[in-house]
Amino acid sequence: MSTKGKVRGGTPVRVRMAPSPTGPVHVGNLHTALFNWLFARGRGGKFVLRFEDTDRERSEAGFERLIFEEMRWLGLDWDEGPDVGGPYGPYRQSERLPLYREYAERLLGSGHVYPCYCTQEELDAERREAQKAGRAYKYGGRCRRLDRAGRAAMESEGRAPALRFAVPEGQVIGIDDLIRGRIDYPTDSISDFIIVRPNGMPLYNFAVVVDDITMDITHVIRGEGHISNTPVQCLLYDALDAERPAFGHVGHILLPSREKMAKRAGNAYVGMYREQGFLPEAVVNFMALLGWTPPDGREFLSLREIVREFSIDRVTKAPSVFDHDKLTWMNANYIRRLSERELAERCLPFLKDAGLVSRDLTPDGGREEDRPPAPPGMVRSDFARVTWIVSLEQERVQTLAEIVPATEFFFRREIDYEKNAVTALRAPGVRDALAKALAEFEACPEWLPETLEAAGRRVVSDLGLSPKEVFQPVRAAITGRLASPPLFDTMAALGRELCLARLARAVSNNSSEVS
RNA sequence: GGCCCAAUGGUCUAGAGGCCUAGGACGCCGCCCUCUCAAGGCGGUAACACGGGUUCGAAUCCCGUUUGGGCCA
Repeated sequence: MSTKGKVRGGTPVRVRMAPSPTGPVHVGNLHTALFNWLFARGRGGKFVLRFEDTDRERSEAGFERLIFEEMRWLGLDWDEGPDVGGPYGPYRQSERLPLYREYAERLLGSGHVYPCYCTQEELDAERREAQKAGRAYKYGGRCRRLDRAGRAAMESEGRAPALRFAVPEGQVIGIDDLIRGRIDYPTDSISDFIIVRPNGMPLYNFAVVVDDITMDITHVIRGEGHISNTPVQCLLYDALDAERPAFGHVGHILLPSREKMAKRAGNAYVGMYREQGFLPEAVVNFMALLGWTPPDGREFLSLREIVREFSIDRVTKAPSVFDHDKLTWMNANYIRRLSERELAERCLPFLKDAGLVSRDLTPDGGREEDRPPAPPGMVRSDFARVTWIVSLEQERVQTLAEIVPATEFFFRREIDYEKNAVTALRAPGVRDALAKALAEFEACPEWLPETLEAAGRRVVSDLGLSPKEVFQPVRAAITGRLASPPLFDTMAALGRELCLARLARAVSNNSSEVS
């Protein structure tokens, strides 16, 4: 015999994300949050944010704020939640305790639940015995068989009861999973489970069900780890005579080691990606592609497009590994698509944090005299200069954070020389090339990429060297390294004064070391 | 231990019985472009976990095994 329970009909879609604010937000959580959000947005439904904060010791308001922040950063908004309120509040479990009590009493009244007076010790003994006998542990049901008198006796001993659910025997709970299809669970494999502890605290499976019922949640999309909670929850829905929501279980997100991204695992916090200079649109795009593909197989999609294309039946069942390299590649692509201005705006916080530009620098430069002074040791820059510099690195950086080491030499008055750059500057014949280049550049009427290149080419032909033999030492002298954006663009952006000074210094250093 | 879920290259995946000598993407390798580094272009490497069925035909359906994973304790 199979029970289907009541299944939700065509009511408006309501989905939720229900994290515990006990730590930074995890990529796995955000991934399922994203799928819920997409599902809601694609079907004109509501997306609810609610906190499972009954673990008072570990829950912190700071983590709640962090969750808000990360969600907003990714561009995922919510229609109801602890901060914005809504008709189904409160949105924190800690504020919903009376509700759980009310529902527990209802179950007690209907006989679906019975008080269990067994102590921890008694239960442990029972468990050990089952283990010894090689049986699966299931609660023996001693208290289930207790009559009125028996209960009274227990009470008079001063024992506080837990509330235990009387699981029916010989039935099969059938779940039509949105992603996995049919899943059958024999109730005989389910032990009578506790819904409320002796101290009155509701247990997870009970609290979620009460929350989901009272918040009218229609679709529960969550990690596959919850599959085995589902039959237990179905039992509760049925006992409470409530319609079951539709369930959809998404595969877990794994670390490259194939371990589940557990809380506090390295490399798994979303905030980390923001700090490392990943763009939210890249992160969200990448996450959407973990376990889902659009019908046409496109890889670059905006949130808007993903909403349009998303459907739950294209979600894969298997768990997927979070491939940091592919995210990085995708991020680099998104960086390249930015306009120069956008790029500069997004790089600004990183440049400020590194002390390369003034904290007061804003995209609206204003008048010359309004521009903030340079931080100590730096060249004074306005937004236009930042834009110019940063655009030179646009196709060379993979994350925004990389912009700092990549452009440092544009901002610092004094630069460090990389080892291989020093070697290049000391090579034989380099001094002459540099001196000649210095003279040619100095004579340039205009400090533009084209005129500078013409000057550079003149050095090449006059000295009978290859372009590389001239340009690399010049690059080393001016940037302190052997890799940079195209030399003459770099020189133009860096400015006449700094270029000539660095060249002159390279010439004199070289001669003093040679002699 | 019991129950449940999953299984296409190193990774993300396409594939819903013949279109598959298995397609795309990341990574990796090579070539081209080139003042360096990138970007870009071109090419290459590499997979249906295994064993049985079902079928004229199976990556696709069924069963088992194996391997991962989850929940219950």
